[in-house]
Amino acid sequence: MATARRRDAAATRAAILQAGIDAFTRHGFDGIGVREIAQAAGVSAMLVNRYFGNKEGLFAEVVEVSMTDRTVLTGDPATLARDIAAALVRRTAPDADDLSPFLLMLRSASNQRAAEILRAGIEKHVEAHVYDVAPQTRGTGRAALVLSVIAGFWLQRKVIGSTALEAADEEELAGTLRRLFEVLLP
Amino acid sequence: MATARRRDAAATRAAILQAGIDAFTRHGFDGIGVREIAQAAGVSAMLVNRYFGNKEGLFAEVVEVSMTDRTVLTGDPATLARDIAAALVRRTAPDADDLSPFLLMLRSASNQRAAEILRAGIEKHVEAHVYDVAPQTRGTGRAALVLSVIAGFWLQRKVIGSTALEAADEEELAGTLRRLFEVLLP
DNA sequence: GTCTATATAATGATAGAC
DNA sequence: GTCTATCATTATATAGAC
Repeated sequence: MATARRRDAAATRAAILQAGIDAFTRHGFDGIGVREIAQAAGVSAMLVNRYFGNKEGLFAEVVEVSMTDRTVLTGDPATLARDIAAALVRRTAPDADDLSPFLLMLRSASNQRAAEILRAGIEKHVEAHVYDVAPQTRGTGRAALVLSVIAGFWLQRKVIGSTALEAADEEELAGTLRRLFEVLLP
Repeated sequence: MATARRRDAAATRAAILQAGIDAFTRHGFDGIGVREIAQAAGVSAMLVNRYFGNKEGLFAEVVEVSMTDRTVLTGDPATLARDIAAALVRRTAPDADDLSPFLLMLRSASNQRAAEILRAGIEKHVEAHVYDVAPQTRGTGRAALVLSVIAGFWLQRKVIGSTALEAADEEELAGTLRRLFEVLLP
């Protein structure tokens, strides 16, 4: 980021972390190098290892920060299925440029070490949040299925770029997704 | 493969292609090198480029072959939702070692060029097959949603390795998935 | 038809200067 | 606290021998 001051450890660290969130979400763990992340943060590549140990350490912290931001799953039980469906359609719209933790997961899951870090982060933060807003899903596997549907839709619409989902009527899409979430969150 | 004869172009080509299917499905486009694929096929790395142009050319042919094999979506309209759910749970079981085209997609989608090849293959073969067995989904986006749910479930259970989905009761899982597909394939 | 050897470029990580 | 310079490794792709 632009505001990284020289000789300010905290600001430099924060700039690298933010650049890491952006880069890993857009390109995946294997799709970006530490040099490019450092350049985006306005520092030399060496400082990535200085502050985060190595590339994997930076990724772990990126996952931790990204997964704690909550924007898709809202808290009103009465309208939960509809709200999730609406947010999902909106945030995956063709012109949306959204740095979602689901994108971070989808684009880094092919790397085995990254997948393990992601699994831990998802279970600790995202899945746990589903249990908070929908306690009835505990022990049923349905919370994990909610995340499966969200991830699968994000994959097809924004990573693969399905033309059927780009062309589909957004209201009809949201309506169908709502019915899926109503099955999972009764 | 072991049966690649020396000085047999067709057999060598086939051996490389099969090794490519295996390697790209297990490790993704960025997670494997042409050296390793050639070694698994019992030939030198040079022959990959000789027969397929380059790594991307081999990947394109791997996608083409993988996507034409049909094993998840069966053809009986009356039991379609139930059959897809059952096959999905069975083929993603913790001890299953399944070289699914969905795994190929999930592990290679982070690469932009691979994603474009995958999108074309999915729309040409897999999505088209959904239209064959469920013509009523045409133009609704629901065929693409079926693929989203399948891909999302495969991701969480076999790529990420969700402990909730590994521990979940398989009959309950199949039942819930069946209800999802019944929403999408009425 | 297939090989070995190599060109070229990029990667993650480290050493040591300032 | 941050840099430049560099190491060791790996990648794809190609040249030329047999």
